[in-house]
Amino acid sequence: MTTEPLSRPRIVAAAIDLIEREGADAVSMRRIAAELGVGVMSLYNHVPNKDALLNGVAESVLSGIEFTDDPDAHWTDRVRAQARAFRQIAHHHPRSTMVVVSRQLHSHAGLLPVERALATLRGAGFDGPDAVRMLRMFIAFIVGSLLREVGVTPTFAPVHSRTVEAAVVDPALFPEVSALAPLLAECDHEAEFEFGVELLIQAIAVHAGQ
Amino acid sequence: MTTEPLSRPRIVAAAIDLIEREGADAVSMRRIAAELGVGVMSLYNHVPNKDALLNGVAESVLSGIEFTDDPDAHWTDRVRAQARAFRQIAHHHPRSTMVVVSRQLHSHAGLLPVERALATLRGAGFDGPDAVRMLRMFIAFIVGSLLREVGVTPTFAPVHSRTVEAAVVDPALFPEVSALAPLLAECDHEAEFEFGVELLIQAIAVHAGQ
DNA sequence: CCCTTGCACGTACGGTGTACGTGCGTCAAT
DNA sequence: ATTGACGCACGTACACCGTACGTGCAAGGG
Repeated sequence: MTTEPLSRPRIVAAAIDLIEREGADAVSMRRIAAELGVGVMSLYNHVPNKDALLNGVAESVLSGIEFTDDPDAHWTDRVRAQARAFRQIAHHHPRSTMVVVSRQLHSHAGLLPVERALATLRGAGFDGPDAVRMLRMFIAFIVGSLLREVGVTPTFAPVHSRTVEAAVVDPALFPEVSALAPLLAECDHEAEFEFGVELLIQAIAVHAGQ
Repeated sequence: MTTEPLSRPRIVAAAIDLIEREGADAVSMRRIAAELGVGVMSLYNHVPNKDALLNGVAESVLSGIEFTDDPDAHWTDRVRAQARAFRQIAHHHPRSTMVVVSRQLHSHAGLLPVERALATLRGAGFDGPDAVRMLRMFIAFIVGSLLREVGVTPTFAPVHSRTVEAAVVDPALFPEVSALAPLLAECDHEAEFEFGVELLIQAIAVHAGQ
């Protein structure tokens, strides 16, 4: 058993690990302490409280995404790349996603994606107010998409229907839903995301100087 | 003191009231019981557990929104109207919004909006797969927008800056963010929402038969 | 009449975040 | 070398949480 000296990064890492293994509800100071083989109150020597710890989790996850931005590429490609980079969160840290998006970070890790996105949009020819508008539009879409992908928001699949029991929806009351039930039941998150990003890029392109 | 006989609707109503007054974190079975002037365990005669109670909250809020749908109107107007109807949640029950969007309801209240949206999109000429895609796109945007509006997701305002202290962002590290700080600090949620809805409608219109 | 049923209620258990006090190891100043 | 301060791991304690379980009372049907 390595007796490495307990530090904020180690605590945050343990928290992320625990969240990914057992979900955000499993996180408690006692549980994390046990995971680290340490007394509960020892954590408070490195982290002021649980809320700050979760901020650390969000920051750590966010700074772990690969944000390779090529300033010479066409702005549409840069937007695509940045949107996809954000979606990495849902892939690499699915159960932490809600923690990440529900916390406002004023740190380097939190501001960097915003800075890049604004730079890209300004480079595309948008003025300040338009750039902010477009950014907010993208953020709303991305947040909504990620929350669906990681399951905090519904997919409208009729839950996990074993075999072909399908939905129990009344075709008389909900004709469209029951007719489209097979389509609603499955959701290719990557395809949906890509489709949305393309749609948005195409839509805002007409607003720019083209 | 009215000794009205304690029922599931009364409990749900008390929960919603409490959430709106003090936030979702303030909700506990004990607190709700106290609010109703009743013993804690009495609640369990009408509600199986807290989770089911929150489902009741979501359902109640959702069924409270006014879904006036005019089947004769142009589909773009119907989409607009439905999007706005959904946004009523953020207005009428802001603190309950997260509870509503984070729960999948297979009840009448939960399926009705989906049914209407699909009917509208099918009426606009989309085939099944496209209708589902467009619906998911809209839902992602709306969920993201509402969560920003009710404050669970960040606005990127540099928090509540008293007076003119503005942001503490380093202009050298984040030139765009600091230059656009005044724009990022304020967010007209209604305007942003309307802008997004128009953009989406316009974007998907080119996909339909026009 | 009795007896079932419904429901309000109290108690109790295992969990939570964290305030506070205690003791030990290391390092600086005397 | 002695002493003092300080950092940090830890245990105890408190208030609160969800809820399993048992008890008692009032109403209604046989």
